[in-house]
Amino acid sequence: MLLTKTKLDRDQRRELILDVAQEVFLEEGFANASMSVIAAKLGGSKGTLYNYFKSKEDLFNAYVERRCLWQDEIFAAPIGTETPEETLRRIARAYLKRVLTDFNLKNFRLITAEAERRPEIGLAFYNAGPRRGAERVAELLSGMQADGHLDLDDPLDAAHQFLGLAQNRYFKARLCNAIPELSEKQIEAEAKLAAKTFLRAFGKR
Amino acid sequence: MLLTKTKLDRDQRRELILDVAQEVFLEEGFANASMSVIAAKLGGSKGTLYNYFKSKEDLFNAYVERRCLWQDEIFAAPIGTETPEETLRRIARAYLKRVLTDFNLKNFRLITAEAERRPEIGLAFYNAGPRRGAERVAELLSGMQADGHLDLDDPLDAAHQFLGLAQNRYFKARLCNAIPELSEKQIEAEAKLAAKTFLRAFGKR
DNA sequence: CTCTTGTCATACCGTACGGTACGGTCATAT
DNA sequence: ATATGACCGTACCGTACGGTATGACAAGAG
Repeated sequence: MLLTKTKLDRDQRRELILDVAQEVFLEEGFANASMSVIAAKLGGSKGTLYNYFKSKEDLFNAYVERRCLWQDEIFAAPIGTETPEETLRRIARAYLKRVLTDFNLKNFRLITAEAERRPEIGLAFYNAGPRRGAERVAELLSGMQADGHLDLDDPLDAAHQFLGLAQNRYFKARLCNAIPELSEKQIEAEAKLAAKTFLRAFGKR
Repeated sequence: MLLTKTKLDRDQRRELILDVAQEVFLEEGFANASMSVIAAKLGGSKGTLYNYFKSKEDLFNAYVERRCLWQDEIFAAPIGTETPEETLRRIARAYLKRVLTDFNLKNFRLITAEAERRPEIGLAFYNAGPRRGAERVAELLSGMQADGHLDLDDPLDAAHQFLGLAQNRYFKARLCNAIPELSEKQIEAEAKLAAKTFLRAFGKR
């Protein structure tokens, strides 16, 4: 059958285009990214590119949409044998490891820069990313509270505060490109510090 | 005298150009800002503009330099009659009020977006801004500890954590343009929450 | 075989930009 | 009065971009 065959190829190629577009957008920013070089990197022609996406904005929207589907489990539930401190450290470590990545920061700069002119893009990203993340952490903290390990007023408030404790020192610095990617040791130290302070405030004594 | 007169005018005009350039850069971003519209907004000509700054990059560098000189006293020292909680709330309130401003966020997006390609810009900004701010807070916390109000391991760690507690929930959201400017009430609530948690962790009992 | 469909390559259009050049104007210093 | 120097307005250059059009080629369908 022709229809199904070409249909399949079309979706595959679309993904491939988005892969290349992502690369270029992250490296150059939206304004500086060029449809011509995207087509060239594809090994294809601009005609084909415009066959799949009707404009540069359209392509960028598709990129953002795909990026916002990202939702995986950095925040795994606590394991039975873990102490509360271990659980918090593990969460903070996984979170920092993800969020301070070069890739993640490039994406973040790209989105925020474009959110200036197009708030709906920033909103979609925020809801799928930071907002969802904080809610997930709140769920975990709720569980820990139910187990009698924590003494929280409001789990969501506490989740935001915990993430703030964990990331504040390095997130801005990394966003400003003022420091290179962190070592495992640095991440571990920061995660430890965040967990310690959080438990000093909210741990059941 | 001709020399001093023209010299004075030159500095004034330079500042005026930078004012206009700032406006355009913040509104359009570096890539989208146009030297022609800057000249037009000046009421002057491109020739004059290029008489003062030899290129768009040069103009942008001058803008960043001027912005990075920013250093004032959001973080005033504690007043004699204040309780520790009041001091912390006042600091957090002043900090949030400044950092969550539309203006500040536009500047932040602009700098970080450009820091991608030119790390020295991001570094200069980070050192003059977030870094310096955290150090200032650390000094204040040190003073409070000397007065017997706090029990800290490391004042700088604590300062980063305190600022993290205060800003994490709203900073990213504002950066993504996902929420509008905060009301006084919201800022007050967040400052209160941060101070409360901080004292739960580090307050002398 | 022919016809269709999607792709490639390339040339092209209009536009906008950064930056330069030039001629005219106006105020001031001598 | 005249010369100097800064400014304005505008036209211009080269370049690069987003986007379109065209023609050729390859592969699968009838």
